[in-house]
Amino acid sequence: MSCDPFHRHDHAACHDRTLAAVDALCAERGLQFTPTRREVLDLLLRAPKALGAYDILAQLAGDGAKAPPVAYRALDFLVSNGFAHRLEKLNAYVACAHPGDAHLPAFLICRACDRVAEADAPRPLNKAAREQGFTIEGVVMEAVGLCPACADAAE
Amino acid sequence: MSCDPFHRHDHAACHDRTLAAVDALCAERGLQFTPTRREVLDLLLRAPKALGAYDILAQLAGDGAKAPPVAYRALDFLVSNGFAHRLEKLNAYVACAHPGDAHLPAFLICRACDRVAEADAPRPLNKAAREQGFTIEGVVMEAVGLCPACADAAE
DNA sequence: TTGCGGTTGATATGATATAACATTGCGGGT
DNA sequence: ACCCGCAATGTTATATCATATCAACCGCAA
Ligand SMILES: [Zn+2]
Ligand SMILES: [Zn+2]
Ligand SMILES: [Zn+2]
Ligand SMILES: [Zn+2]
Repeated sequence: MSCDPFHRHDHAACHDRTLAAVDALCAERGLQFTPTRREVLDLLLRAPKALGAYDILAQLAGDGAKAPPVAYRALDFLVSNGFAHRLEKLNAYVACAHPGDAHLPAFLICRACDRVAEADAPRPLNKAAREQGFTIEGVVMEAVGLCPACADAAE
Repeated sequence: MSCDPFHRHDHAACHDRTLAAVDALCAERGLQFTPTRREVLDLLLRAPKALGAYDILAQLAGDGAKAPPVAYRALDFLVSNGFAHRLEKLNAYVACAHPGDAHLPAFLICRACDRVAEADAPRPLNKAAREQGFTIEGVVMEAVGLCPACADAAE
């Protein structure tokens, strides 16, 4: 069902399904899913790996070169509405695999092929936070390692 | 015992103890704890919050302005030997609270006062990784929120 | 029409990080 | 003493990531 970048699958279906879901969510919520925003999400969905803001900018350049804020603004829209996620470790962005579902995302990042899988994060810091009286508002959880294919290739 | 930045404590003792521990570890392991490296760790230990590379650079400038690689090289030394940690969310660095102990660090970052506490991370993503056949080599785990003092002040 | 809010376009700048190469200082072998 | 190799440092330039600012545009409603 959900997209697993580490294994062969019909990714065109993931692409179409996600874009349709975001279309619907924006309509529901009264958000403007403008052409630029849609194109950026489309690029993220087509890319085999996380894209930096300037990667996106370059690929938008079909329409003539754009300035950095164009990419950052579209990404801000997508991230703040839960349609994409930022990877702090990579300074890069991926499309969300479950837009609309409330979820705390975690990421598995292959250091060899750069593919990224979105996983569901457990709540592991709650205990430490409670002990210190800390109120958690958001969590970054990103694992770096090797995907199955790259681990096989490396052995 | 270990340093808790969210509560008042005799931090000078933390500072001295950590610096001494790192001195000893470097001697044991045949690492060169040079003046620059020591000064950078000292700055990290004294700072109430995580420091960016350029913050450090500026504070080293007592000796005359240095170029960025000076800071980055010292930080690389400290991070790769486990004497400091990099916070991906902040592009900044903190001294390790338990140098020498093997540990998987997690961080609690107060968005109001910018103080950072190091916690012990559980092994969180192992289940998700196993399901996908992913081999984890390193994990970034950083929670953003409010420390007790700032939460009280905000209510 | 006029004003307003949200989006986009464009220029400039700020902040973070690394490449590349020269230089220094120190120990080991000759 | 000399040379060598190696690790650390110094220095310049550049790459990469991100934001401030202001102008222009567009759909909508008072
Ligand atoms: Zn998601
Ligand atoms: Zn891979
Ligand atoms: Zn630590
Ligand atoms: Zn605080």
